[in-house]
Amino acid sequence: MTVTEPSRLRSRPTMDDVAAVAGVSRGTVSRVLNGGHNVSRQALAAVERAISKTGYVVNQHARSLVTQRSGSVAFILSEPQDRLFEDPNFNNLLRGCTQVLAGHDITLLLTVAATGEDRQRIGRWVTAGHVDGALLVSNHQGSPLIAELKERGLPFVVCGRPLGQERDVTYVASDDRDGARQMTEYLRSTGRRRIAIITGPLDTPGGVDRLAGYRDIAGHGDPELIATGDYTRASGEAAMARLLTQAPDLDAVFVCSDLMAAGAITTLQRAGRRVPEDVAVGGFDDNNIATTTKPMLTTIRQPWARQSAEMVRLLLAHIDGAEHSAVILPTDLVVRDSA
Amino acid sequence: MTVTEPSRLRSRPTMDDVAAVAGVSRGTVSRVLNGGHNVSRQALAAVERAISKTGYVVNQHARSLVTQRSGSVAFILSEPQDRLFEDPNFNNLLRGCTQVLAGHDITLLLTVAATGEDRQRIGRWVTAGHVDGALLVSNHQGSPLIAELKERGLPFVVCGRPLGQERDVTYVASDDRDGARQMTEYLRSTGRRRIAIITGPLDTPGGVDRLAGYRDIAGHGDPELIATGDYTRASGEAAMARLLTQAPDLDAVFVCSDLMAAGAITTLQRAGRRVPEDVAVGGFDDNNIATTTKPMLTTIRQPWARQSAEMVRLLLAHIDGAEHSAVILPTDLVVRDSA
DNA sequence: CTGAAAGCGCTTACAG
DNA sequence: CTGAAAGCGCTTACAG
Repeated sequence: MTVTEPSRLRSRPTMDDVAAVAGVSRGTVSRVLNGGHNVSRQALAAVERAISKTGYVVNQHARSLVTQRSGSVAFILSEPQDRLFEDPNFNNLLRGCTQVLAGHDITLLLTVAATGEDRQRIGRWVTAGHVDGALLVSNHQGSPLIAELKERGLPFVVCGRPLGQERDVTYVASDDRDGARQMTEYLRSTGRRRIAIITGPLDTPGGVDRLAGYRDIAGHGDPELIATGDYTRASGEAAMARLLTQAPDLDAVFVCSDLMAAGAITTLQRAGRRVPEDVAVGGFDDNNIATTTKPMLTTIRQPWARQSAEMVRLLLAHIDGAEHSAVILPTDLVVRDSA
Repeated sequence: MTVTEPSRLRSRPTMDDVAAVAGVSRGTVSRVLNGGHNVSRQALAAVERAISKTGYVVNQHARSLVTQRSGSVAFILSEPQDRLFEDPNFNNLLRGCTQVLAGHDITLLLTVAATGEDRQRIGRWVTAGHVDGALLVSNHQGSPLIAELKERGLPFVVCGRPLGQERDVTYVASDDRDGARQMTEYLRSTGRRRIAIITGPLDTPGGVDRLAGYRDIAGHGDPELIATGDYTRASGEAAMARLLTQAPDLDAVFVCSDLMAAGAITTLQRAGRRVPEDVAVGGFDDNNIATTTKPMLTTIRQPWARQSAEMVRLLLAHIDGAEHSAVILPTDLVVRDSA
C-alpha cells in the first residue's frame, strides 16, 4: 500500500494558485468570482484564463464561513420513505421547488426523516449551517422538527396550515376547507343524499380542514359516514371497506386525497358497486393519479406549481430577513367521470 | 421595514461563547466535541453544561474548512425525476444507503439531475466540497457526470457496470448476465420455444448484459423476438405490443425489469393472451412490483440490501484513499406465477 | 481598479 | 490534561 493522500486533498488548487498564475492578488480573483465588478478587462481575462488552466473550483466551506450562506436549501419530508414514492404530491412539489430554486442557482437537497432518530440527525445537520433554509413538506401537529427549527432560528416554510402555529410560522397552503365545500356541494347537486367522507389523519391540516369543509355542507350527523385514512392507497381501500359495512346505503364518498380515492374505487368495484352509478367518488389533489383511475376522478385541483413557487419565494424572503407570512391558494373543482 | 439582521446571524453562539461559559479554553471545548479524549471529568462536565446552556451547534463550514471533510455524501440520480418515483429500485437503493450511512453518522443528500443544466450545477456543487463523495445510481454510457467527477478527483461509486470504464471506476453490480441466463434457461425448461425479450436501453449495463445472457441461451436468431424499452412501465407496454405484431407466435417473454414486465402483462392481457398459459412472462429485479402484478411475477432477484451496503462500504473506503475496486453480486431466480 | 490585512469559526500539533 | 497559536480558504471594507 503506497502512502498517497486521498486525491482530492492532494490536488485541489486554491485561490492563491489562481492569483499567482494570473499575476494578480487574491482579492482580485475573488472579485472576478463574485460578479466581476471593479475589475479591469485585462485582469478579468487573466483571471479567467488562470481559472480554467488550474481547474479551480471555489471551496464552499471557506466561502460560507465568511458569507454565512451555503447556497443550498433543504426539502425535508418527515414521513416514512415509502410515502415519498407512493404519493405523487411530493413529486409535484419537489419538481416545482427544484425548478424555481435552480433559477436562483440554489441547490435543493432532499432529506427523508422517517424515524425520530432521523429527525434528530437532520435537525442537527440542518442547523449546523449546511443549508440556508428549509422547506417542510408533510406537516403533522406537534412535529418536533418545527419546534427545533424555530428554536435554532433557521428560516423555513411549511407546506399546509401548521395547526396551532399559524401566527408564528411561515406557510403556504391551498384552501382545503373551501375545496372540500365545493366537492361536497357538487356531490349534493348531482342528487346524492348519503355522502360519506374518508379523511386524512386528523393531526394534519388536510385532515381537519377538509373534514370541516365537508361538515359545512353535510352537517354533523351520522358518524358512520366518516372514516379516517392516512393518505396511503391501502388506507383508502380499508377505510372504504369500513364505510361499506357501517353505511351500506351510501351513494357518494368524498375521499380527501386522490391516492386514497384510487384505493376506495378498488374496494367499491370489488364489492360490486359501480362508480359512479351506484356510488359517486370525489377526490382531492388532482395529481396524475386522477387520470389513471377507471373511471377518471372528479376531484379538487390543488395549484401545485403555484404552491411550490410561493414556498420558494417566501423562503428566500425569509432568509433575507422578512417577517412571517402566509399564503392561501384557491382550489378548483375538476369534473371527470367518477362523480 | 426595520433594520434587523436575519435571525440566525444574530443569535448563533460560537465555540468561544461555550468556552467562556465553561471557564476553559476553546481547544478544550473542541476536544470535548471530538470524542472527549484528553479531557478531565470536570472540564468535560463543565463544557457539556455550557453547550446545553448556550444551545451551541458546531459550524460545519468552519469545521470542514480545517478537516477537509463535510460529513455528507450525495446520492445522484441522473434521470428524469419521474423515474425516481416510478421505479421502486431507486427507492430500495436509497433506503439501503441512507440506513447504512446513518450508522456512520453521515447524511445522505439526494439530488436529481434531470437535465444537462442540472448535471452541470450538480457537478459544480458536488465538487465545491459540499460532499465527501457521491453515489451514482442510473448509469448511462458516456455520462458526462462520471467524467467530471473523475477529473475533479471526487470519490464516487457507481451502481452497475460502467460500460467501457470498468478499469478505473469503482462500482458494484449484480450479475446481470448470469441472471438473464438463469431466466432464459428456466423459460426453456418449462417447454417454451419462442422466447422473446424486452431489453433495457442499450447504453446501460442492464440493457446490454441481460441481452447477452439471453443470447447465451437463446442464440442470436430472430431479431423480431427482440424489443427495447427504457425501464418505464409505459415502454414495457409499448414494447410488448411491438413484439406481438412482429412475432405473434411467441410463447414467452423475458422482460428486463419488473416495472416493464408489469406493463407487458397489461398489454398481453388486453390482447387476450393469458399469462402464463399462453405467454410466460419473466421479470428482473424482484422489487415490490413483482408481487402486485396479477399473476405475480417470476423474476430474478437482485440483492438490494447487499448492493446498497457494498456501495456505501466502497465509497467510504474510497474516501479514505483506497484504490478502485468492483463488486459483483449474485442473482437468483424466484419462481412465482407468471412463468 | 487593486493589494494588504483582518476575520469568519473551527481543529490540531506543540509546549507545558 | 490544558492553553496559546497557527492555519484551513475565502470575502470585504479600507487605503491608495
